[in-house]
Amino acid sequence: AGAPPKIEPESADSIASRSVTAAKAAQTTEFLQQQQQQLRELQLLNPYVAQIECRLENSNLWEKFDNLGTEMIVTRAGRRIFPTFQVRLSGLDPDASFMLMLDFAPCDDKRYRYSFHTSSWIVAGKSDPQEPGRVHVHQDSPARGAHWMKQVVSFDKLKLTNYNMDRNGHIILNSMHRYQPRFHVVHLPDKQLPAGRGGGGLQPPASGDDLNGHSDSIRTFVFPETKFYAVTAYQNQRITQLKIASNPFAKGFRDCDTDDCTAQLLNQFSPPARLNGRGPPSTPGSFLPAVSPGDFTTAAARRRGLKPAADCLSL
Amino acid sequence: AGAPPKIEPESADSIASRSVTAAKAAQTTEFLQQQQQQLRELQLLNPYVAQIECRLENSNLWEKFDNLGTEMIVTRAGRRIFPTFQVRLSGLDPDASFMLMLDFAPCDDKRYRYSFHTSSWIVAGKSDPQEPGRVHVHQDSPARGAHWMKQVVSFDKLKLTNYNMDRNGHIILNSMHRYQPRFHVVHLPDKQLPAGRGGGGLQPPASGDDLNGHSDSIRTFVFPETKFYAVTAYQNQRITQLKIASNPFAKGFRDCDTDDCTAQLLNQFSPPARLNGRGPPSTPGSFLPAVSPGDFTTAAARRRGLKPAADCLSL
DNA sequence: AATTTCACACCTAGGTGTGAAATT
DNA sequence: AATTTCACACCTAGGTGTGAAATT
Repeated sequence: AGAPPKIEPESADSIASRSVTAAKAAQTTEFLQQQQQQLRELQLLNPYVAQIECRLENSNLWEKFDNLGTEMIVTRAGRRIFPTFQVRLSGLDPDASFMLMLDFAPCDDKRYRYSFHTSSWIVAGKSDPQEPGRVHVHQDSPARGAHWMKQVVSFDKLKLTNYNMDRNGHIILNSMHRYQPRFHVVHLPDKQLPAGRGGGGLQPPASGDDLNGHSDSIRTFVFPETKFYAVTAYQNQRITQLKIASNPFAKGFRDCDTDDCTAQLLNQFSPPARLNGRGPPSTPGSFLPAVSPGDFTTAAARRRGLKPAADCLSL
Repeated sequence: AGAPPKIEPESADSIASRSVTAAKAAQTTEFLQQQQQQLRELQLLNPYVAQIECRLENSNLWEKFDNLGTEMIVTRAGRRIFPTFQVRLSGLDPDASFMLMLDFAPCDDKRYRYSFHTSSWIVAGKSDPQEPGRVHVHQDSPARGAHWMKQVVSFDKLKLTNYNMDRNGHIILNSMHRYQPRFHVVHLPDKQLPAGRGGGGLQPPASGDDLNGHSDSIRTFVFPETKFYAVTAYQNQRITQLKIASNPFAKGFRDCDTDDCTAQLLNQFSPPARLNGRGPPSTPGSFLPAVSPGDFTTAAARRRGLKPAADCLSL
């Protein structure tokens, strides 16, 4: 099993800068085209995975972080990621069985450092040697399509570590390197269906086009807004602020403790108006029914009977 | 699916009284005979379940409670049981797949009340109408034998409720009735192996001899020391004391907070000497694989490096 | 000088029995 | 009079960033 192949080595300029409008739009368009191309290819393949649709939950919050350059803490003991990686699936055969996995591909072969002078990440040389990446198998795997579709699938058990000798099955990453989470849906043929956890939570990486010889039954989803820098301590103070404002477990570090104030804090991290805010959205009812846990700007606002449009008022 | 069949309708006298020596011994013998008979029958059946061995974890603590007449709280929202039902399995085919379940059979068709005058449970009439019992499927099901054997299987997600309309999948019991937990191991044939949670956690009761027509692949284990009275509030004050002394979540109600003191408290609930302490048992290896009640006093004594007779020091 | 480690205060999430009040 | 309900204080278990100290 080799290292996960690199994916879309994106020009480094667009990330750290604050005014990302043009680059972001181009990036988004490019991404959509890639997705459609991928879908066309999939039509020729296993129908069990060709029709799968996958939405990133909480993409609102992910984008707030991505605009600043997301950082994730890695510790020796293992640290969860925030926001949590959560997806909503549809188009699975309810009776077929699937494994769901998450792994982390290096975005490039570079090492980074944070320039406090320019408040941005800059290349600091070649990447450290990369071990083959581990894959995190969702704890419900294997399960039927019906199970995966009935509610949001949350990878909240996943932990990152920088400890190369880790024996807890955590994902091992290099600090000061950049990674792209990848979500894999693997269809299991009925005949040789493994009954579950006999092999433990760890699996060989589903890198490339082979998993027990069933290359046609793997579907991979990549959400560019989930890219992040692995760090042992936060570099960008704005990232720290946004983590504190949005992660319930960091509530103790908030300056204000009311929901009101928290929402205001979060609003400060909304993307520029011209990207997402073109006036207030129609009605509260027009929001997606299932509100993601972490996305509590709108949740908090709704609880207090405010219009969701509050998101757009921010700078 | 009918209600679970009654099991060993035991004479009511032996339970609440403090001096249970004779009755207990008879009960134990009878139980062993039943187990051996059951085992003989199983030799003729599916080899996948015939060789399974199952030990009740924490039987030491279960017996302390059983000696007093175990009570379990039922609430509308659902309450965990304590001690937790945990087993250690061996003899499973590592590569075959199994579902593990727990259900609760009424011990009899009686309603009970607690006589504070005599400090014992007494019959208070016929049982209330019993709905067909629900079955709790362990959250890891289905999984391979290797998974189930690699560590203790704990049913700590299971909750009891007295709310007949419960929609949370909790086990519904009648307060002031007595129940016997039953542990089921179901071998799943490879061919029609379901992939997991598509059907949800709830299943029709595995009562009697049918589960999708595979009556020969179910093995049931019953540990008499896990019988209990369902209650909405504890009746026997000694039960309350033992819960507080042994359940970590009730630590706030302990009079003393040192480990030392807690151990002392627990020792007060050890069974009388004449029941278990007849000198040291021959060898640890001489025990039956499926553990019968009464043999863990020695286990506890062994852990502390004492002779089994040491338990006799308590009142 | 940059990066990593670690004990810590402060949270979330949820499992205890309590004892007064409500219900049967 | 017996049984059930419920808000509550007090725990366990574990997820946060902090900031001083250690390491590279």
